Amino acid sequence: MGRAPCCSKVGLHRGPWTAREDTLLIKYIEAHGEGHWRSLPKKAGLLRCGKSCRLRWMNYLRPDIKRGNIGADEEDLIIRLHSLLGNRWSLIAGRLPGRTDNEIKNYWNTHLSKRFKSHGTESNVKKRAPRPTDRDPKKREKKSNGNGNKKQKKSSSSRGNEDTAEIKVHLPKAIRITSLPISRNNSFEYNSVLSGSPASQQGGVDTETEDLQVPWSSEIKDAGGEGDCSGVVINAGDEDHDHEGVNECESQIPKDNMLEKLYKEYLQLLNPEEDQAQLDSFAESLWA
DNA sequence: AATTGTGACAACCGCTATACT
DNA sequence: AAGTATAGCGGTTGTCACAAT
Repeated sequence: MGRAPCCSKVGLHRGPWTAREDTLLIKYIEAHGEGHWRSLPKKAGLLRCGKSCRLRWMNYLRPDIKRGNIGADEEDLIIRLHSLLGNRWSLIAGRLPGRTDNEIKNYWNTHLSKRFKSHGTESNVKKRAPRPTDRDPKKREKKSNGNGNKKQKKSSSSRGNEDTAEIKVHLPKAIRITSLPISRNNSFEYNSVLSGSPASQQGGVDTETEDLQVPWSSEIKDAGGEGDCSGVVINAGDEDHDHEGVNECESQIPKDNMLEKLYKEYLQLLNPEEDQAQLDSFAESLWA
């Protein structure tokens, strides 16, 4: 299937976004809404490719984005979900209100992966098949004249690790999902629910997620059940990370802790007793 | 004070899936 | 049915700030 490049790269601005560009993009989207990324830059007066605009909006400019300060509970959930889902960043992000896949991916790569690497407990990461055409000379060239060999290429966290997870996770074929019944486009007020004010987008994130009136909280309730999570130990042996209770059975979960509940829902599905068909159907529903 | 190394994260890239014509 | 546009994903790279030497 031939596909034209998303933009002709000639004459387009690249690299970090300026405040002015941000403003232009925000104003345009406020006026016209999201979508039509290809034509957006031109209409908005931006010398950027549509893809770049989309990324900027999705990851940094959307009003419901939380920035910085990933809390202990969020970190915990990231670790656990990663152990279940692998590098499905968007899926993980979908379970962390206000967080983006890129942010979680970066957080994992910079903060968490080392931890697990050093303990040899890297979770069950589903890796993409190697790409046939990758990282061509063009790039290398670019790299070598930019900042020079400023630093060694960092080894990317999820690459080249032997999967040593203790649990085998059923990983259905990755398909595009809307991770929650919430469109990212619509304005479900995470920001108002979670953070109360735009100010909280700058750090000072309230990681207390209890009692959130989020659309899916009822789902979690309904999912209910107190799985015994027998035999499921995740990320065991990591002493230096500050959240014990990685073994779910040992942790006292506040009844109203939404994130914990959510995770329990996953855990139940990893119960070895669980019927594979049931697991499959859950997977289907998850991706659907 | 200058240089080098490292961590963090924003941004880019190539790819696939889906929707549309 | 086939081609194209668009959206979205995950891997990778570039750049900056700061620490160490």
